[in-house]
Amino acid sequence: MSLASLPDAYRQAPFDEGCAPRRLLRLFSGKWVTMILHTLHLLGGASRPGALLRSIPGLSKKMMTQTLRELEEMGLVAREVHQVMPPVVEYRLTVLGRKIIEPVEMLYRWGAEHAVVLDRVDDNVARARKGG
Amino acid sequence: MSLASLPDAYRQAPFDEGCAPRRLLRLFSGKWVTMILHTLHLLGGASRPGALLRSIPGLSKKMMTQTLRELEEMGLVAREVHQVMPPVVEYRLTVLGRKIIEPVEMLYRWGAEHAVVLDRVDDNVARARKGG
DNA sequence: TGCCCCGGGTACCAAAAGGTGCCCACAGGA
DNA sequence: TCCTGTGGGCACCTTTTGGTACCCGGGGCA
Repeated sequence: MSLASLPDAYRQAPFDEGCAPRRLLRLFSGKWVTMILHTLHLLGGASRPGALLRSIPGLSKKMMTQTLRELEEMGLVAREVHQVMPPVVEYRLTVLGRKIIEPVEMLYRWGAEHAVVLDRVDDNVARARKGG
Repeated sequence: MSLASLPDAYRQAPFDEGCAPRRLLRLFSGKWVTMILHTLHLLGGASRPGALLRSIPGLSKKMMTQTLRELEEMGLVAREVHQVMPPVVEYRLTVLGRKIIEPVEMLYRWGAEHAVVLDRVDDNVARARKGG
């Protein structure tokens, strides 16, 4: 089968750097990006850094802050500082962030529903490394 | 909102390393993994390395081979060597591979349909870096 | 006064990922 | 004979990524 016989959207779409799907993948490639977006979403769209940190085992303070800064720069997350004493900080998904949540949730849902598939993948790797 | 008020699948699902969604994400985190799976799928489920290489601009021979080896180890792709002269090699998606294609296609489709959203993200980043 | 919480920042380091360049054998065409 | 293309391997280097450890100021608490 050649590329020429495929529908238009397929023929052009994923075949250069800078196309939409590859940009989306790059966005999600950070180790904690989707975790944080997803958790923020689960927690109702907003939450305080402390709560976020405790919700994601393995996430370090540094990586959380760093990832949140990047998400802020992309306009996916907004940082609100409530001027009380002591200062309360809250991160919430922006409108754009709530859009990006869609593919994140798709992925998480698929993953949760097809854990068996992933188990099989891991089994294959384990057997390949042992057996040869 | 607290975690306790959420449905079960959500409360436990993505909150530890090794849960299904995070494993799926790790699988997709390689720069060329989804590109190769997707292209293999578009090309009809199988193709020769040369064709694959030419279909994905920016992909180097080394990275292609390396990624294909990993996919083979995971049992997502099968390598067939036709014993003719010169040897013809073909990679095709396995049954497991055709399962994993599902979330890949979801992502690619969403990306293609929501390019505007990704444009906005890039704009935000550009403006953030300029303005300050 | 010491201690822990909060939210955050920074310096430094280790590991992983990715990319380039060069190598192999074999075959066909000029 | 040289150059092309096929399918692949390996050495090396750079960049990116992620993680640890330590720092700040402020407040509550014993």
